[in-house]
Amino acid sequence: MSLRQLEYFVAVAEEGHVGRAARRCYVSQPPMSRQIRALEDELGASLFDRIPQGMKLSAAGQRFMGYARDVLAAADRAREALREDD
Amino acid sequence: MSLRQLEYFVAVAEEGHVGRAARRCYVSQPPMSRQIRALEDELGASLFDRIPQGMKLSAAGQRFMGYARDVLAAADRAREALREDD
DNA sequence: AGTGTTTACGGCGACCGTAAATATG
DNA sequence: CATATTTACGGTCGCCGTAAACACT
Repeated sequence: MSLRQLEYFVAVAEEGHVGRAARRCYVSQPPMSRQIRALEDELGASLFDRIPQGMKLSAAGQRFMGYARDVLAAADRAREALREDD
Repeated sequence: MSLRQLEYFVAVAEEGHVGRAARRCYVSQPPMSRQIRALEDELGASLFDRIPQGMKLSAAGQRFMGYARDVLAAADRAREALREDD
């Protein structure tokens, strides 16, 4: 589980499309798709339901979302903690 | 900034030695040393004072520590959030 | 000399992007 | 056939570990 995977997960969940999420993260679809798959494999849970229109959060995905955002927010706070050196 | 770098950072801070931290994390010293350096470079702050006996947290490092632990704790909670599928 | 960190360097593995394949309406 | 995700695949970049170098007492 990497911070990048969590960023991708949140992007896909918010956009509902791998394609749009990929553009938003300045990456092409295949890496985005692979990272999501790798995250699901590692966690042993499918986070999305694949539907023809894109991807929709599964029940497990919805439960995971809040925790993923917490990690990313904590990481942002950590980075900013060192910017207070002015 | 990666989760692994934060784990290494906490390990070095707690052990006070790159060598001991490396053994604790089942890695050799050079990767440990490089990851710490890379983290410092990215954050633009030196997190440790290099002393002959090892490494000691700098003022910035002490300030960073709490935030680093928060990120790792949040990551653990995220992982466990999906284990409740029994 | 001995304890510690860091740099060189060869080799393996991860990851990206283009393009092709697969699936659904 | 249009839109979506996924797999193949070639190439690059990162990262590891051994060994050597460097710093301090």
